[in-house]
Amino acid sequence: MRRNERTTMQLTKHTDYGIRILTYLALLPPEEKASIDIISNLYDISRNNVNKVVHQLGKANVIETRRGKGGGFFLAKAPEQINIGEMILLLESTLEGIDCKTQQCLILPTCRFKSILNNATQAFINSLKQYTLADLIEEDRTDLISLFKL
Amino acid sequence: MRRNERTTMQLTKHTDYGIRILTYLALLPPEEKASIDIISNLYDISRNNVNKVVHQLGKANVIETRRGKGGGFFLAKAPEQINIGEMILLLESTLEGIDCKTQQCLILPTCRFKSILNNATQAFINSLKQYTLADLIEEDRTDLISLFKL
DNA sequence: TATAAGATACATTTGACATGCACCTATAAT
DNA sequence: ATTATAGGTGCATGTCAAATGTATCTTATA
Repeated sequence: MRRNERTTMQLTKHTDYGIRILTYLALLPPEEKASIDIISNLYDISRNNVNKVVHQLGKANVIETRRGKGGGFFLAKAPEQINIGEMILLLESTLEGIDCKTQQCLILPTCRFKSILNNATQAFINSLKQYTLADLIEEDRTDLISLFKL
Repeated sequence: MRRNERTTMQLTKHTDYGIRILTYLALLPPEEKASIDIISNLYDISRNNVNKVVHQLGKANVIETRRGKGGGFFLAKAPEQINIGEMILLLESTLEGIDCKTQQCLILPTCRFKSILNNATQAFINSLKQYTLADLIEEDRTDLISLFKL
């Protein structure tokens, strides 16, 4: 087991997993379904973590999930309709660059840093909003299909 | 003692402290010096944490530090010359939005997400680079001076 | 030479994220 | 109907970088 090197200003693994799962689903042949176990093995992510992501994407209607035997899940819309910036907003629990509430700060009433930071975060999101899931797969379609053994 | 609510995609407290310390120094009358103890009390930050930030800013020649009795520190250049984006780059240990090395990822060779994310991080930094330390203080100069009891 | 200020080193605590484990519920195939 | 299989749900535990604590060293000046 490798070390966990999570740091601040980094997306959570949950978000990372989400993008990877969507990438797989974007290449899945039409009418086919993926399952939590398949993806868990494919990417070597614990079943539980895949479960959480799939559940969240399902509730947000990004994917369609089916319970029971023969069930599974698949994209609920075309890759071109799935925006990366919006997926990050969905999957990431917080994008607030600084927490001014927990420990009260002396200069809070006159602080301009917070708004400057919010501008920067918005620029971050706007940059991601330029891309859709289709952009993640279009150039290496065949390579990816082969990696996924599809 | 309050809870620590650090999350991902959030600047470290170290960086937060750095910006706050610079804000104070920007309002300090010319020829005067600040000390670690004064700032530690003012913002209610442990002496050790202030120490770390001051040391780092000193090594980077953003502030000038003086040891010994009657010592202290002060800005090494005008607030207009101190860029916020550069300070974030200096203080924040990493701005890498995702770690693709620790746990090797199946689709790494053909992954476009990393570069899309790097673009977004660059947009974040570019946004911050529009501002200098002077922008943080200019509008509320008198209020801040009064809060700092200068 | 005593005092005050930053520099340096290392130990300990904390808490969000990450992961593990068990069981529940729904659905299709038999 | 029954069984197998798929996702849904809840809670317990582990992990590790950040945050904080404690102590001592070094430098400079009054």
